[in-house]
Amino acid sequence: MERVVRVLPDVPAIEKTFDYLVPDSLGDQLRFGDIGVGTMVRIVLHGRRVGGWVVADRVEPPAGVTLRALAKVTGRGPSSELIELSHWAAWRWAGRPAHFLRTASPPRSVRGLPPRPPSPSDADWAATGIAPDALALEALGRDGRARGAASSPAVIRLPPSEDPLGVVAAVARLGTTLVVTPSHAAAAALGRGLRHAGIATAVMPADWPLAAAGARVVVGARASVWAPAVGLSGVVVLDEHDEALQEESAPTWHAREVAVERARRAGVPCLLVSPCPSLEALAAGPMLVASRSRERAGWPIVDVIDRRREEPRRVDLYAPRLLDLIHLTLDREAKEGVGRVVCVLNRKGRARLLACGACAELARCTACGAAVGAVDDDTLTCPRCETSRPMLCLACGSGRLKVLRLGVSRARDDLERLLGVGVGEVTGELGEDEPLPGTPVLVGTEAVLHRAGRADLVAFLDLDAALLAPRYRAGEETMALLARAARLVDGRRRAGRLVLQTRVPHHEVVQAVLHADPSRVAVVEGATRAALRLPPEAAMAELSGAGAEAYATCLRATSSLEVLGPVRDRYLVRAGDHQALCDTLAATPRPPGRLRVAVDPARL
DNA sequence: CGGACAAGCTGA
DNA sequence: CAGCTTGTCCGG
Repeated sequence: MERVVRVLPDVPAIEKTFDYLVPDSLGDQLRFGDIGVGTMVRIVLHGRRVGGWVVADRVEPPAGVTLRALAKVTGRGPSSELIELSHWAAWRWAGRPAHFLRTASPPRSVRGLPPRPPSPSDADWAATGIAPDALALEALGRDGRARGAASSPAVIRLPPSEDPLGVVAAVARLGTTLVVTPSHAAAAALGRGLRHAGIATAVMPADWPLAAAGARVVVGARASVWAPAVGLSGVVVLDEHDEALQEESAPTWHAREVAVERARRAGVPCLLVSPCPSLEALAAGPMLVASRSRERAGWPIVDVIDRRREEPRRVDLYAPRLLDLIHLTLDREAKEGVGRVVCVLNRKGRARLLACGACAELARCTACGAAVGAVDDDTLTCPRCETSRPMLCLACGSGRLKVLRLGVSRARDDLERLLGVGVGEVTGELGEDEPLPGTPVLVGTEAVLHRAGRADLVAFLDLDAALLAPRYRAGEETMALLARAARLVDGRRRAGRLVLQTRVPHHEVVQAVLHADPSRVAVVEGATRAALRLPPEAAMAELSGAGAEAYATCLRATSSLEVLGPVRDRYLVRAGDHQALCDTLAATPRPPGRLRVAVDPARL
């Protein structure tokens, strides 16, 4: 009886599996004993050589088909648990299993594994000097199970300036731990810390073989939630609120949700850690919070500059009190030798909104009608369609345009003039490997919060642009931004400051940061979402692309789901929960033509 | 996905 | 009716 394996091709559009013979000889490639569920192979399908994953071993092929032999055995791939998880994720985000299996596969073919590293003993843990975090220990309970319902995650609200190493250590003492962070940089930093302490740590994706061999901790960015883990005994998601944990292109999967499901299937605890837990996390499991004093210590001193009294039409971005605070900080820096001031303004270019000085007409794009901005002193460019034109008023021809809302470049020029010290500009256009300006003061878009390692003062010049952005998650997104800034200034101990210039000083996000109490955002946001039936109160999907109309029509005709739209050629599908939403999406055949289905769209 | 093949359209 | 386009099906 010849051995037959079932293979899922690595072709996004094919969900079907095909059976292949394991040939008598594959040269000096993997031994036959190494072939099994998860092995990556190459197959000839319809005359084409494509990759694939063995999804079942020693199968009975259907009668009446002539089998071909495997063309090649490539190496190790995702385990059977991850193959099953990929099917769940395909259902959950209306995608294909092959998409997730690619993410779960090693970046290069893996023929052999390094030796399994030894497990750390109690003495080894003592020698690391890492104190396991008390909140995490409480969440894990005495038996190492997450608190609350056996299969639900625990949420840990960890103040922004605190190192998550203690939380990771608390879980990793119990066994193999998978840690997911929003960025590679955060994962690399954590990996360094653990390795320095002598804990065998695989930093993904490069250390895929080490993770497969049995590293004690496997850490990486979002994709590492699909990493191999031998004898998994706990999963930790750090900064679970961070939107970088969600894939932007369809399928729009979220590492937090995959982590929760992976832990549930494995029957192991899952900790969702964040200074400002998302409503999704709060809905998923019980939350543990630090003492009031510990949480207050972890957030910086906050100065709220109420700009309501000032002339609303003033273009001036810098309140006198902000300039005073910057001067104070720079003076202290001069004494202590180190330090930095960071100003955040989420508008690129010189000016993002201009009006004619003669007739007051707003400067808009000739092609799409959007408000156009100034990149330099004589060109207007549309941020939506990138059409450019000279800086002239379309209504009266005047060349005298005045700035209603200025951007980072002008903000930098102005601040340098006002302070009389060097001010550098940092936007997303500054390359990853380009150095930061060496000036004591930086002005930048949100990118400056990612790039500046630390600061003594972070000022949000126009917090209202973020707070009042027309997006349903604007409040949570702004809270996340402030938590990031809080990390830069490193809590109350170093007397770091956060300065918020706003015309809505009583906004729950401002109050939450001011009082180091993120619950204030969750309470208000939760009520709003419930009232408007927005996630996590409901499960939603966004349909776009040429096939969206046909698909929406079909959903309206054949399902009981609520289908809203179209608004700008996009439809929204809403259901009471993901079970109903995803079951219906899976059961509804897709029309021909391009169709993007974004389950849990990040922005509405 | 991409090749195979069938059904439909056009021009002589 | 050849020659081409467009659409649907299927792969082991």
